[in-house]
Amino acid sequence: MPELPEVEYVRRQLRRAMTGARIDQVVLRRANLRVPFSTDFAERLEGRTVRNVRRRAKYLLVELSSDDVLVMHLGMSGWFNIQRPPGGSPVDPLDKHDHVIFEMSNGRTVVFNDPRRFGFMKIIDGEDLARDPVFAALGPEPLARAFTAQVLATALAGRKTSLKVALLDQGRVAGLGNIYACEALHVARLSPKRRASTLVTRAGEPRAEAVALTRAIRLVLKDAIANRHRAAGDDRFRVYDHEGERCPRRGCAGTITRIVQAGRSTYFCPKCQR
DNA sequence: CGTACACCCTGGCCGC
DNA sequence: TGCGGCCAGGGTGTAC
Repeated sequence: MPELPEVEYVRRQLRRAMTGARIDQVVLRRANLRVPFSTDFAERLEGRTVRNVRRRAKYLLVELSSDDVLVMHLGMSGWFNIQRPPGGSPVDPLDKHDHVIFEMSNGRTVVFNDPRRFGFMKIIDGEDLARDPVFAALGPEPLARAFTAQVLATALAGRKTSLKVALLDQGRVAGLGNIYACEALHVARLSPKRRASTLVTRAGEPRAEAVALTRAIRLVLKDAIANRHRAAGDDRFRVYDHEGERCPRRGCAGTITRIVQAGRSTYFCPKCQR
């Protein structure tokens, strides 16, 4: 279920488990995820020390002492299970979707599990990261200070597509997915069906609505990161997956509606989101 | 160029 | 209880 907040949560876990430690062994339990592992995958990792674990959009970047970077994406169903066997509880038995295992020199075992296998891992030279077409095409990080209403306005200017679809475009804003795009639009009281360019003046300035949306995006993402510890099954969403329920906004008697945009479900309140 | 759509893969849920 | 159909939070490649 990974969008930016979940990937950020995973990043923090990996940073704690891996930073400063050496990768002693890499076990690949199958030849591919969404794409095949390179033939030198394990070899390029084993013996290297992890300097840091960073995130760009929904990508995890493990920086290695060799100046290589292990780039990982969780896809739709990827997750990491971190264990520390020495002296503690025994290692959990492997699941059939445990595809990659990293044995760390600090005793941690980092296991990548991904039932749908839409995730991927690849290693690239750190020097090439910025030039990589995937990373070069990414839009601004919504949690960075540099993400202002003006930046959002520039991203939306001239776009005839709907606001919701524009927000899902990683080249416009990096890291928003289907859930948090819906959530942010509800907080900002904006209809997902609005033409994206209507949040921008002719001169390319952000309208008040773009300011509200900028704040809303930041709010829902930060809130999701802060509340990631809440038990699974807890309902953390205002509108996502709430079709037919009453709008949670105080004083709004609207009903959450589901529509399909660009092949994906959008949930919103037609009454208060304009 | 922008957009629309199929596709990659497995599992969970719903209705019959 | 079994089974088919549908749905799922991501990204890419192709066709128009």
